[in-house]
Amino acid sequence: MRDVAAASGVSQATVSFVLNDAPGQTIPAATRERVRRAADELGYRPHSIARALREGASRIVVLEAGGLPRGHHLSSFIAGLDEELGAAGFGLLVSYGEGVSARAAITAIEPRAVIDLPAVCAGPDHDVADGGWIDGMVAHRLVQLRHLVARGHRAVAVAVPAGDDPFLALMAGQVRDAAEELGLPEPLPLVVDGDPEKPVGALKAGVTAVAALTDDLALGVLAVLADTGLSAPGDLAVIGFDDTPHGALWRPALTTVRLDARAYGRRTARTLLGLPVGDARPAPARVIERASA
Amino acid sequence: MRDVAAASGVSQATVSFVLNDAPGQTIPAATRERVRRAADELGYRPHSIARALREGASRIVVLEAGGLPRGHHLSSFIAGLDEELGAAGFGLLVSYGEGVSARAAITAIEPRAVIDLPAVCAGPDHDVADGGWIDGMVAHRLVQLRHLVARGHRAVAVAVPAGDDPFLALMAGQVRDAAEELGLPEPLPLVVDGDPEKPVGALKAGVTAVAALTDDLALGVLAVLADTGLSAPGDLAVIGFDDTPHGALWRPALTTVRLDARAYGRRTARTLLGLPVGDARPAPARVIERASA
DNA sequence: GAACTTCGCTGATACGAATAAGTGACCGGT
DNA sequence: ACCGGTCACTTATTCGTATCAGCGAAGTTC
Repeated sequence: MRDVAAASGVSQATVSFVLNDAPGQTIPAATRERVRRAADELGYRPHSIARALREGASRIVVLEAGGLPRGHHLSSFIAGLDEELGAAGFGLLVSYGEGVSARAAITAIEPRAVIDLPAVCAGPDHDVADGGWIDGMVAHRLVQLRHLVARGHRAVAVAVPAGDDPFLALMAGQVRDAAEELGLPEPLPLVVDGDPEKPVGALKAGVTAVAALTDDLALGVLAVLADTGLSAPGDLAVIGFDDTPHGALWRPALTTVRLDARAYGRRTARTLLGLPVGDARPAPARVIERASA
Repeated sequence: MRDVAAASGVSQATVSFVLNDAPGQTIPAATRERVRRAADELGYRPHSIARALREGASRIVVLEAGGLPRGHHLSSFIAGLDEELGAAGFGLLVSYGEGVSARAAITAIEPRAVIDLPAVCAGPDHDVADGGWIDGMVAHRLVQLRHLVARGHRAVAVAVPAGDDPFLALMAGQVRDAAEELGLPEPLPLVVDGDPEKPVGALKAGVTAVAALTDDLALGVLAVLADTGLSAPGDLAVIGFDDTPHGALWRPALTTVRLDARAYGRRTARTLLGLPVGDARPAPARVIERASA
């Protein structure tokens, strides 16, 4: 920056004013031009560490995606964040909770903001904070269940994991809400833990279809079905949620729901940056129809 | 740091000397103790941005894992890096090439070092640089092929992807080397692109088993086999490589090879830090025997 | 024409740490 | 008694940027 100042015949302060479009500064177009050109020719890049020291935080936003299911949903949310943050000159770092040193790195970065996605989703204020996430999620679950209803199913189970993850518990609630809205009987939980008796029991209880909280759980159901000589969709229809790449590799290939979380990502980014939310309208979820339901 | 200095009655410089164990400084134990205690009581944490500005680079190492197959291999390599870097006070950031803003973030960090893993693996000097990676990889492929040989197979194909990724090409070469070492005929490539004719053709050519470059490719082979009414291991034995979680969910469950890349990760970290390599001995690869081979 | 404002800048300072250079007190040797 | 050296520190500077306070000249107002 000092070099740029020398090259354009002004002081370092002026260079800073010009390059940052500092408000409250009156600098004639001619000078601006000179400074910009000099910066360009010298290949000046702001030193982000120095800037972070001065500003008290780096221009980096961290997304904590800890134990979240990875699928199209998360990827497109990230893509949306990426888009808006990138445009605003911010960097995005995604942390999958990979160990001590990752944690050390994040504190070392002094990020401008940390988005704790599991907490946002599980917390009480998420729909306020990001403008309708919850309603969106229930709407997505409606798409999932409607596909089963359209095939004539009414006795539906929800595939849930063995543990009690708060995020997945929230998802289960959304499925229940969606079922109620469709006038279906309350869906039974089907715990996916490798035990082949579980789906057999569900069948005996009259269940004809399973909506899984995530694709991986759906694959777990398909696996235990195969272990008992049963198959989807003949014996039990199975629909996943969130289109992970592996769903397409299974046989029968997994029917699933694909979300467009990009708009939510953009919205989150814009709120974070203090910008008006603008036109970020999420595309509706749609069923990726393959073989399993 | 200024507060710590005031609290312990010394100058800021002395505090820095004590807390960093500066060489060439003679500071009596009593003073050191006072300073340490004051730092502790005040909850002093070094400001990593300021430190990075002073030192010219942050204490963060970035691992670029771009298009690498994700599996146990990559995870344990990361775990190894994590262990050593964390112990040395460094942070580790893993980049999966997620977009523009991720790239922006990485340059904004001014990392101490960037490990470009695909380049390291595909480059000519990788075995020198990390102490035997290549030999290790061929040894791992031997484990994979030996499992097939022990089941009576000799006509083996390699499942390869449709594109031409340099990293996967390298892997294919390692399989060939391993086959040669076992005295097997040169393995035919079996391109995995969803076309069911490919495995049928291989069968006609007398192939009885497939060693896949990665688990995902193995799953692709299982999928097209199922599409033609064939199955593993009866019609064609299939073994994967690198134990991705989804392999266990398939039916027949995927037999695969599990690598311990942790030692390589530790080794890489220590070399990077300029430390002696030490005792990082990689555990041998082992076959995770499930149903498909 | 004196006072005041606006324009177009510059100089200095701060952010928090690391470190080179210096400084007074004390000790040992001659 | 004087010199040199070590000990135990302190002072001052540096990293690159943002921003506050100020300053001379020109223009405006009364």
